[in-house]
Amino acid sequence: MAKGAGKISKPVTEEAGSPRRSPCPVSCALDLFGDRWTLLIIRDLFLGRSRFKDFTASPEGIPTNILSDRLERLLEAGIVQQIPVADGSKRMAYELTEKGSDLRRVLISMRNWGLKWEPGTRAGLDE
Amino acid sequence: MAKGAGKISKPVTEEAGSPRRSPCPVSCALDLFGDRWTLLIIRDLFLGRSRFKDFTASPEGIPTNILSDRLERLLEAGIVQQIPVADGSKRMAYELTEKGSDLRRVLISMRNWGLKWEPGTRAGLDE
DNA sequence: CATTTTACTTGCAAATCGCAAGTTAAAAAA
DNA sequence: TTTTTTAACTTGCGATTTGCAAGTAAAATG
Repeated sequence: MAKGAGKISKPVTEEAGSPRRSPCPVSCALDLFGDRWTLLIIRDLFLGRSRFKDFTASPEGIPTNILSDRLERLLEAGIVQQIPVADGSKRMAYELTEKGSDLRRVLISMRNWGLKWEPGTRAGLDE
Repeated sequence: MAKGAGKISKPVTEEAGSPRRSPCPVSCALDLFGDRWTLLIIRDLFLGRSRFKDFTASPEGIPTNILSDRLERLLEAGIVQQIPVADGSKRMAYELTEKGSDLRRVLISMRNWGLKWEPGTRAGLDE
């Protein structure tokens, strides 16, 4: 794992099965993507970006160690998966799993809220 | 401001008007509540909790210094406001503004996602 | 007035962040 | 095939943030 990148935070228990703060689906979701960067990676995936470099090119400028850590975490959570960029290539592209694609509603509601309440914001993601 | 609690993170510029990483409504929203605790406070507000002590009583166990910091930040963002708990009382209750109430869709989509994909989670928030 | 409750603040060690630089393997070019 | 470039990370490290525990002061209660 990427050193110096760190987890989002430490859940209460570390044993397999329940590293959760509570059984609340919201807190559980936040344990997975409750930080400033993870949903931006997922946004980028919805926008068609798929390579490590694509994510670093986004305007928010995610540091590469954070990106490494978050991608690893998303893979572990089954929200993204990897496939070869071309047939037989060793280079991998990231893409959303069904679990990840199901975050569309979350992204869209956040986008809509931001567009309504934060002046000067502009959308990139379509319905 | 609560010392030792800290901001969620430092945006690029600190001058009034644009402490944003990008004009993306999602990244802008994450600048306001992209952390592990803020949306849990908002969830609690939707659930009818309104006092400092109520928030600390939630099962996730938010530390009081973090709670202070997040409430201050939410007030500053116009997502929550304060009113006296009783007429003439000095004690204040927190409640969602219209801007805050508009986060209902975000909370609900996160809840639905969690319920669908994270086994063992249970809902508390109604539609 | 004494006690309890509420709403915080403070201190501090540990964890995380984010910048900059370094590394390595794969791909492309020559 | 050798060289060059690009992609995808990793590492180091200072600064910031987190979270636990303890302390405090004002308000409410008895």
